[in-house]
Amino acid sequence: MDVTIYEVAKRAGVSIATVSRTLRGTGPVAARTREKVLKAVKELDFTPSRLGVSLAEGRHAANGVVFPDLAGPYYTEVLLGYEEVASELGRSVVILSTKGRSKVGDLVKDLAGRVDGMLIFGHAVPEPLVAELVRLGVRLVLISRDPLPGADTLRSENTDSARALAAHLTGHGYDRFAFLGAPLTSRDDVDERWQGVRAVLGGAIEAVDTGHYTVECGFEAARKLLKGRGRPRALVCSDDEVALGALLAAEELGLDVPGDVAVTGWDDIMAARHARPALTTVRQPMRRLGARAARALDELITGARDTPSHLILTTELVIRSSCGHHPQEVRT
Amino acid sequence: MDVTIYEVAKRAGVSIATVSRTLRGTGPVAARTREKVLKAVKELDFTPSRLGVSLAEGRHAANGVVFPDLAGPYYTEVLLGYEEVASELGRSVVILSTKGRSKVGDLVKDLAGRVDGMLIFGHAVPEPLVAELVRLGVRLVLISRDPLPGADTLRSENTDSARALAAHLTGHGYDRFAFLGAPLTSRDDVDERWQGVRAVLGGAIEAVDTGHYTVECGFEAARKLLKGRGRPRALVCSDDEVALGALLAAEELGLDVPGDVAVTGWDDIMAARHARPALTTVRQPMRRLGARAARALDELITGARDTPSHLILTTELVIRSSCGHHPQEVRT
DNA sequence: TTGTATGCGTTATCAA
DNA sequence: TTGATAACGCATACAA
Repeated sequence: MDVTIYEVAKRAGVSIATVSRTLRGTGPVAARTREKVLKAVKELDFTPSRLGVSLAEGRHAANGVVFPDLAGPYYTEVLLGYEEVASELGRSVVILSTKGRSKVGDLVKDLAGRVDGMLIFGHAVPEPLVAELVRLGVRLVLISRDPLPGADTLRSENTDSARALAAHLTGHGYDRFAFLGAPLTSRDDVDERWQGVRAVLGGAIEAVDTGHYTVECGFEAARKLLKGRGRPRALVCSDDEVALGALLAAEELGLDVPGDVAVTGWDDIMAARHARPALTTVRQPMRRLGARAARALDELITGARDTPSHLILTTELVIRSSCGHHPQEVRT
Repeated sequence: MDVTIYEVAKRAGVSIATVSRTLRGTGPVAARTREKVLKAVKELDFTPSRLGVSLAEGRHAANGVVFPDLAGPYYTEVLLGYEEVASELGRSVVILSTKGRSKVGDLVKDLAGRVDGMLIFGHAVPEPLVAELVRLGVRLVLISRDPLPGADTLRSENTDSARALAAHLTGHGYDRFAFLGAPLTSRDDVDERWQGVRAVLGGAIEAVDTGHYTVECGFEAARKLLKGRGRPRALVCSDDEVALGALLAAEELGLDVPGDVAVTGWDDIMAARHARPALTTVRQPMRRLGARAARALDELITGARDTPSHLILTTELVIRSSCGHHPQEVRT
């Protein structure tokens, strides 16, 4: 890890330019010369310094990714798709978690100095910082954020899926609903889901804030809601983890799901399939989100595309047993 | 992102050395000079190039991490603990997934050129490659691998926990057992668990290979096992995901858990608590594993320690309802 | 076909 | 207290 191109050149009896050309195939090299060089390279076990290469090339060959937290399967899956494609494209992936960090701005800017572009999840970083990054010319792909000049955006569809979900629930004959996990900000994923169900259910659904999108918060909120009088007939949860918490609350209160109260989630994480009853949810194409982000970033970096792209991937309604009884049930 | 130290120096009317000293506090600078420099830095929005700094400093200020796949909560949690501490120590984290990759050797060696040291999970990379990395002088922390000269190793305790788990199961009065998820290699985590339960259960337990450690594989293996005559009274699974698959198989066969067959897992992933029945398992301190790995690596890199460390973290037996009936049940 | 020399953006040594 | 200047390791015009 510390033999340089100079040592190789000396050993092969050539100049460093020739060594470089040989290794990169970037210019003519006589067959005999190439032999000598490769021999020296082998003998010295030479690997070009990434730092040297990057400095000379003026690129890092690395992508960044910024997420709030990696807890929960959603971010993990997206990250996996991202890393896979980035690796295919010859780029490393540098990660940064912002959850509970004090100087997010500094961290993100430091990251920007290490990569050729980065993927930023939802609200992992505050709005002004995103704007500053755009101003600095950082190549950016934003997931689950509204279109922004100077950056690509990418998300999966929310509103229509939420409508479809709501329609399915009304099909079960339910009348009173609650939406668990109020939107963090207007115009985020959860807000779109809320708007979607609301368009169908109107005044029959109320929004309930859970604080965070976790099992615990879902549990607390659902317990309070289900203990009160006039409890809702169905709980539409902003994501699967909140829904899992709701299932636990129902169980603790001795309520049958879906007999006494129906529950739905969002994302289709692994635990959704293994919950009892199995969770009806909306499946996001998480890996594909990540993969697409990596390709979009590559286009931005290589200059293959200069106009921002704003993509929306489709989702899939996954009906299981937590939302109500179905004639012939299918295990998904 | 492309203003250099030269432009700052020119604007402030000083030399680049003075700019560097001012910014790093690495030498005396007159108060008045410092003012001028900082002013220029602010006006130009100068940030030192990471590449330049790294090249001059001779370090990347970055850690690598190599895992087989990020699917499942285990790797994610460890990674999170790792990234958190690395960030505290001022180091970025570069990730590499080896699952399904063809040229793992090249990828890992490329990674080695981007970082000051790396964490490698279990069998994410083949033995000879690890040896080569050691030979190349790469600072290494290995998780769940046997001690090796020239690298730190780190794992959580397996054998004793497995014994305790087995003892608990015998306490339920069970007589015939199966271990689902045969060890991949001798001397890995799963093998230690196997040895542990075997030490207690002796010939009463048989090992069953599941191929991979996934829900699907656990499901298939358990179904075959539970359908046959003389089915085991308890399934000890190598990890929680296999156990979740076993639960599904039991349900499909109309078997009651734990009434007809008991099931246990390992790791205590989120889904374990939400499975029905809730899964008895052994909790690994996943975040702490990652955090410890980051600190160990830092010690290796800074030279604070030169003798390899081999650490084993303790686990916790988590008794829930899938292993049998308990007098006063506690929801964990 | 090969070599020389310069640039990439810092840090740090040594003089002044 | 400050400034030249030599690394750091490579890529690549430009010459030869």
